[in-house]
Amino acid sequence: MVTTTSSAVKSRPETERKRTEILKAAIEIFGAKGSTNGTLADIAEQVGMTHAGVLHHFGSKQKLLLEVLAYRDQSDVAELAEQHIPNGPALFAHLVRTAFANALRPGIVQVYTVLSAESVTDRHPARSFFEDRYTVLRREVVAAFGELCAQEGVTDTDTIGHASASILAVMDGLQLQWLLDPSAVELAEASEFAIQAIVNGVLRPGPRIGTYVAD
Amino acid sequence: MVTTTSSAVKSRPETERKRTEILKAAIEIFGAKGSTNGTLADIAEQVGMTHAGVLHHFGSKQKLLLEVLAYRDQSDVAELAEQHIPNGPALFAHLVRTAFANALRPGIVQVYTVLSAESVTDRHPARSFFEDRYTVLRREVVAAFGELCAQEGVTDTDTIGHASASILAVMDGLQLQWLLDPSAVELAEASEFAIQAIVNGVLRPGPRIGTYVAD
DNA sequence: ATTAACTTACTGTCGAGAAAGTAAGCTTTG
DNA sequence: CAAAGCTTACTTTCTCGACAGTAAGTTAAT
Repeated sequence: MVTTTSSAVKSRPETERKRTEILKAAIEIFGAKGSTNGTLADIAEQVGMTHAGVLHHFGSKQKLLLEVLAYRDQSDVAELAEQHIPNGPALFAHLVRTAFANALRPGIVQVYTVLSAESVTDRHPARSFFEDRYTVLRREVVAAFGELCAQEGVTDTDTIGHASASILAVMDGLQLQWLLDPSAVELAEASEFAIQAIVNGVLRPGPRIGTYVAD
Repeated sequence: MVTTTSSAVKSRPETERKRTEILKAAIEIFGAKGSTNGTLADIAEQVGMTHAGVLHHFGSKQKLLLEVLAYRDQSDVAELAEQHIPNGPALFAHLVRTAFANALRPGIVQVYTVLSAESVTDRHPARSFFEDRYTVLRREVVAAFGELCAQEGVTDTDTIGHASASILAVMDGLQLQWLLDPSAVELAEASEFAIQAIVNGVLRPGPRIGTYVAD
């Protein structure tokens, strides 16, 4: 019943290589044009075949799209020894490192940004992918905060929830601004600052905003 | 030679009303399907005419799209007395209020989220709209920080830059997560927390992240 | 000789925009 | 004030171009 994500019974190694080549091309095209505007023919052209050839490998555009997303995620943790995002407070450091890595690969950042936003539209094929993704990521950040807060004697589950979502949110939001104008935003440094500020906001809550307003 | 953005020499008041009706329908459709997938026919149907009727009013799909964005922005400050975003530290309070307002209008939030991300793609008609928008908003937030920091005796222009981008970023990022799963994220409360944390991060910088990591 | 990896050729669908027509309203002039 | 002439607000209909997916044939490796 497993839908053979990849590398299952693919006899020819040449085939597997071609598939990855197509996936990489798809990342580029979907990144440049979005999944709606990027066409199978665009992708096919980049790997030197016809759009029917691409369909031969992936069955449909939708299946290709989902494989692209899975591939991207997997390549995200590929360099890590454990093949999985770190647990505990080290996660925050990992997120910062990710931001630094992302500043060097605008292509991948762009697919992700474009597709995640596209996915909120009606019945988008990648919708549940992103829903699940954020659910999982938030849970991991919440867990990291759990450990950290135990160390520091803070227990405000509401705040932890807000902070967890916020950390993922700043990273995404900064990516958008950076893609629009890379010279205006320092993706890595700004992410680092924001993550730090949010973590500190949980551990050592400061004054409310109104405090600073004159009137 | 001026392309009469709106309400210029539009003799008939009925006409102006129909235009706004179309704009509102377009917000709904573009929000639900994105600007690429939402069709003129969809929009036309919602106001009871044909797609050609819509073109009669707006000339092309692209022009309609740009007018939708302008309309949305203008309606954002419509309630404010001065018809402009507040200056100085009051801006932070305004942003929090905006987040609370947004939690009640998912439709508008969705158009904005979908279109802003779509706009980073090649030669998207709304690209410069969003580029300009973020440039302006960042400048306003930087200015607000300027005043605030003068009060509190902080002067780190780099940090201020990062914080300004980050505040806009969290707001956007939280919207995305909230659109994907409204029950998982408290848009308003999380935004308030994050903005607060970032402002405090500028005024009272805390320890770096590494501090908390065990190893 | 069979299967994988394609290609070519075709189908169906859909969407933007142009063209041309129509019905109603305004405006000008005597 | 009324008819001619013009403008606005559409509709119907058509064209043109994309694009996803399918089917059937071709080549080459095992």
